[in-house]
Amino acid sequence: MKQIVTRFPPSPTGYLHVGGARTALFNWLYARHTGGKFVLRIEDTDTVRSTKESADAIFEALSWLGIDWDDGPYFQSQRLHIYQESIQKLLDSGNAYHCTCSVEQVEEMRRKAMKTGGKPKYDGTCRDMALSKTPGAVVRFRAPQFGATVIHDVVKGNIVFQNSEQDDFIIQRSDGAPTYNFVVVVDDIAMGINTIIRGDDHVNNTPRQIMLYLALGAELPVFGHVPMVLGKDKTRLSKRHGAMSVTAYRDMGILPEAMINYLVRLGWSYGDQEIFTRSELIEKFNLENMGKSAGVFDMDKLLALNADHIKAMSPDELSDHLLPFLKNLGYPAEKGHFLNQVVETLNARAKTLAEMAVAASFYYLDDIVHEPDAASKVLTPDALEPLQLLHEAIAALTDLTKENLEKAFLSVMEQTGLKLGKIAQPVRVALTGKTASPGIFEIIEIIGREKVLNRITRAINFIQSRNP
RNA sequence: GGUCCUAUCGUCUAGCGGUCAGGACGCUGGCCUCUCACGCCGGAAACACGGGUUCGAUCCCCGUUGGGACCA
Repeated sequence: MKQIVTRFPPSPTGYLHVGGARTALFNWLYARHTGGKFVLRIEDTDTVRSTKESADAIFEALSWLGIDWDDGPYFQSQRLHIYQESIQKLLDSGNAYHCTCSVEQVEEMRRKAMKTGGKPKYDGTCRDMALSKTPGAVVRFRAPQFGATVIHDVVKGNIVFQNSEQDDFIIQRSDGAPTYNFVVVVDDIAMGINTIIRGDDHVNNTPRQIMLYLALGAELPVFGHVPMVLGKDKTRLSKRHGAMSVTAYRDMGILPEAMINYLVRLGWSYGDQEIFTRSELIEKFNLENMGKSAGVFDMDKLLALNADHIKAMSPDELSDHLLPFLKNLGYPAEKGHFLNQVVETLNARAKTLAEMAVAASFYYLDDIVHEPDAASKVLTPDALEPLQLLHEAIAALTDLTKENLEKAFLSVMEQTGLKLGKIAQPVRVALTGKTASPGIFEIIEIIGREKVLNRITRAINFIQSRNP
């Protein structure tokens, strides 16, 4: 069996959106799964809309997702001569011809055809006139008029198109620019692409492309049209559906592992399995388990999956991902034992890295702020005695181990007759400023005696100043 | 308008003629508990409709309806 060669051909006219990322992912995974090759091609022939910034943004997004390529990136704008050759080849073989009909004339044909209930298409006026090249002439493909063209689609099955529906489409415009369907085919042939996985919005283009492969004497690739990703309102994903750029998800603290896991599972399944690591995806991905109908992008599920990946990731690796978010908040965080401990107390409590960084505030801020609600509810005169006793107890401990701390709390409970909850909450607010936090013993151990005592003192002073 | 694709809980999906129609997210009841989470146990929630084929259809075929896409 020959090597699988797939490709991803984005247009650099904006950022990489989730739909495109998913397509890239499928092609990449299939290539990796089969030990094949993955080619990146930038379709920048639309010079007015294409920008280098967009191309760079796409590279950036792909690399964040961990999608690498074996060949390319190729830029179509640098390959114009190749398309020229192929057009000449089709002209020479009689598969294409020059056409001098004006846009108005063609419009008129369409109108007429519509009126009589026919299909709006080019009527073939110049088809057999053997016109030579003249300024303003376009080149049309001589499409077969009878029979049918069928796509043997690996995800959708056979799709049949009657050739009578097709007209002699343009392959080169009057300004000399080759058209989309043509360029794609020429490039895919030239690059040896034998497996094309793309969105099913391309299904209707495919019969034309198949005709071109045939006319060019090339072997047909395997086609697989995957269903689209829709927004919550079940329409094609667009700006009004909120964050579409892949990097926007990175910036809100989604792990790349979670992103690819989510994107792949949206339209593909492997029994009941929901969570996949990158290597599991490579190992298990195939075209057989691809769904056939469009799927709705669900942020909640992405978030849940992200939480799962956060929990599953080693503290050390997770801290690499968290660090930029901590820095972004201005905290003096750095890799190491401390950060690993921080991460371990927070990884079961965060859906995103951004959320996690915010939750980590009290580890890095010296002057923690008591949230107003928390303070008025918990930092009351009742809390004075336990806080004072605890301050003494902790100061007296030789080591701040969990066991010692438990004993210290226990003795305060005995002295005051209060339950643990009544004591832990004031301490929690004293140490973190909030009523919700990781376990109190873990926090104390990580923050360290000096800071713990300072914060308890501050809380005591706070209560006293408020209740003179 | 034409062509093409598609249809299982609200959402992502498993199912590949006989299942109490399974899982996940979300929702929800409870347990655990120093708070919040996590975790664990339980619940509500789906085969779009109508015809066939068959002893038997969620599953195969044909329509209808709904959704999506492409072309203008």
